Amino acid sequence: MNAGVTPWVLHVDLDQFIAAVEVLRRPELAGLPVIVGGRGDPTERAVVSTASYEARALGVGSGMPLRLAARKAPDAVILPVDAAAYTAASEQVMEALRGLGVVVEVLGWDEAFLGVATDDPEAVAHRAREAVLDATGLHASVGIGDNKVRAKIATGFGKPRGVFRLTRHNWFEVMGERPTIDLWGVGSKVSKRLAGHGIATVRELADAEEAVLVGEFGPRMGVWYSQLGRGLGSAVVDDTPWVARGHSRETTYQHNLTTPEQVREAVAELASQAFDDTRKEGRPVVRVTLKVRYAPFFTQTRARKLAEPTSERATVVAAALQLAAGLDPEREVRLLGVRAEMVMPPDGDPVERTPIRGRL
DNA sequence: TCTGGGGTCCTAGGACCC
DNA sequence: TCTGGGGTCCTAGGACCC
Repeated sequence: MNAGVTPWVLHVDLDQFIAAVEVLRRPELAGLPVIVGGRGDPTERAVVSTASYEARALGVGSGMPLRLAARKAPDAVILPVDAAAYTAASEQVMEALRGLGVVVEVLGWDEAFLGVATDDPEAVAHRAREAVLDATGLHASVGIGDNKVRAKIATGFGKPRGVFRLTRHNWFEVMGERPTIDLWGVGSKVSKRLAGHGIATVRELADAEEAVLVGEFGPRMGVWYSQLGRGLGSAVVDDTPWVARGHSRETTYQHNLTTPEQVREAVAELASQAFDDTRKEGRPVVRVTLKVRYAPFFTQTRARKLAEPTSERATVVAAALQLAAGLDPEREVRLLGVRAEMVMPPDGDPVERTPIRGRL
């Protein structure tokens, strides 16, 4: 270890990952608007997973209903989601990054934090981009930060195929006048609640009284948002393998379910699938949650803790059916989901808890 | 335009106990 | 008659991320 070498956090993010993987195996699609979503059928209820830059230029974005995307980009190539292909490509990407001899914390299919001690983080960032490109043919952007929050946000300024550094030195210069929704972990609801307190920009959030934020959002989230405004956060990059806390299976029906019998059948099927997912982890189920979305758009969740952890399919399915028995038989069901939560591994939670949610 | 599917974590409020 | 204060556990629901 060289004395005086600085620790950095790098955030590597693949450019239009899913669309890029599809173009790799179909080179003739290069340069065309490509949309990946659902089963690739724009007449079905589904949303866009990723759009190529050419499709984005036509106004297509992630999360948009496929039907609408097809209308905006009538000449686009629409492909079904092929999760197995993206998982395989993702593993190649992460292997290439580990080959750099840095700590790699995987965030999802197309994202990772790198922990590295260096005096030239840009050089490492370019090496990371090249390593991924050489190994997979995929392009990435890299954010450099003095913590994870800043590294993550920096990546957006590097896209596409670029590198950007965001630290305590340029945080307010870069982010100060931007809206709070540009922060990682602030969405539309929270940004509106902040606006209700006269807080519209990142600088205003940084300057806000912590007590006001705690009053509005609670002891944990209030403190978290206050730190977020100042760009503060953990700089610990942890390569401990991710341990799932639970698994869920969810289906939006192309045609709403109208009878209790249809609902029971669907719940039993979903519960069985979620149970199978937990079996692969080898840990028992402690809690079952049923989620239902009635038409047109009303979501309800019901949960039940099991009397004791179970590895029996019949117990999990029975618990889900019991929850389903309380549903309104008069309303049409548009979506059902069953989640099975597992007990923590013997050593307890191995991963630092952070309000940034949604790790894969 | 009409809203997927897979995740995680936080908060409020009720029940219950001392 | 009105009703403490602290703690834990549990469920329902919300918010956000990829």
